[in-house]
Amino acid sequence: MAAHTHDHPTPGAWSAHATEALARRGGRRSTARDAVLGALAAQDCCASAQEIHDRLRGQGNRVGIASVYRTLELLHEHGLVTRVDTGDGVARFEPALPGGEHHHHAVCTRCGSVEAFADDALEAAIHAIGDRVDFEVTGHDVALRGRCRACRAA
Amino acid sequence: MAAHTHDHPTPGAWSAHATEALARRGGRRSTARDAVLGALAAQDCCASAQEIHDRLRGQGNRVGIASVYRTLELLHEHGLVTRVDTGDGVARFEPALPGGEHHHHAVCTRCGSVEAFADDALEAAIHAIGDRVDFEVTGHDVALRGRCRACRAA
DNA sequence: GTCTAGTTGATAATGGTTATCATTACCGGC
DNA sequence: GCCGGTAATGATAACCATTATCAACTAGAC
Repeated sequence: MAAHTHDHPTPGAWSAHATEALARRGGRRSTARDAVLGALAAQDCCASAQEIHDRLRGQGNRVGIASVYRTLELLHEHGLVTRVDTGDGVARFEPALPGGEHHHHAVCTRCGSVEAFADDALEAAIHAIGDRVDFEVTGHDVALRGRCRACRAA
Repeated sequence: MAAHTHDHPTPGAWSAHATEALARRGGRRSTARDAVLGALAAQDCCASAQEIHDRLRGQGNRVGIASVYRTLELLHEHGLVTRVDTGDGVARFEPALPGGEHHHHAVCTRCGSVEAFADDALEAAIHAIGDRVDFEVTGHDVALRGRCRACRAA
């Protein structure tokens, strides 16, 4: 499939996978971490630490911003979350599925909105590069820049 | 060609192109701007504003850091420079050739080093996406993540 | 030479992210 | 069920790249 509306990963599946991975790592369970996990599982696409924090506070959760950052870092270290940099100076994060399925992002240079897309041919091309470069490729990012539908109309 | 050592664009060619583009835009000539242009033309791959500033100061040039940022912004607005975000919170810049030829970057997750690579198949795949998405694509970025040769050996 | 407005550069302000540290609370052992 | 140790928390200070401010400077037109 190419460039369609991206399917959101089943929230429960990722949540369970992430919780299990953290348990395997050792360490304690905490409410702050659970809250961030829940917020991540519930989101459609990438979200910044501040956005996650605001959302949690909005629903009455008194999580500290530091714990949001710490949890995101922890998840990122374990490959449970994908970091997305759109170039505006804020890091965004989204759940990373265990199977490796993922999408990329189209960033509007006018309004800053982010849309997801996936493309098999692109993945194939990137995979082929890995076999030729003198570099051990473990991951990749693709960002398209341009105008979203709304900004083209405006 | 794919994944070879990237050829550095002839420094003089880009420099002339950029100078001419800025002249066409109007405005004054300035020593600070010329200095940043010179530094950009001389660099092999992307460099941060701070790096450019340090290099200029190192060779006795009393350019203010603000002017470096201003010049980079100006060049970026005119498409004369490409902005590269490696995810470490610092923006890097490199000359953008008028023809549109460009390369992408492989970022080492261990030491942070950046290498350039180019791949025609990748470009073709990205171009094909543009025809299918409901998004007016004007540019794109690709970043590979992994281990560079040196860090694999270490 | 003079005038004017684009540029400069030192510095303050901004804002996302990270470090600090006293307090809290999870969890195994008793 | 209670303790003790320690991982984790959260408020806040520190950090640092970037941006805004503004008086001084200067390129270029007349």
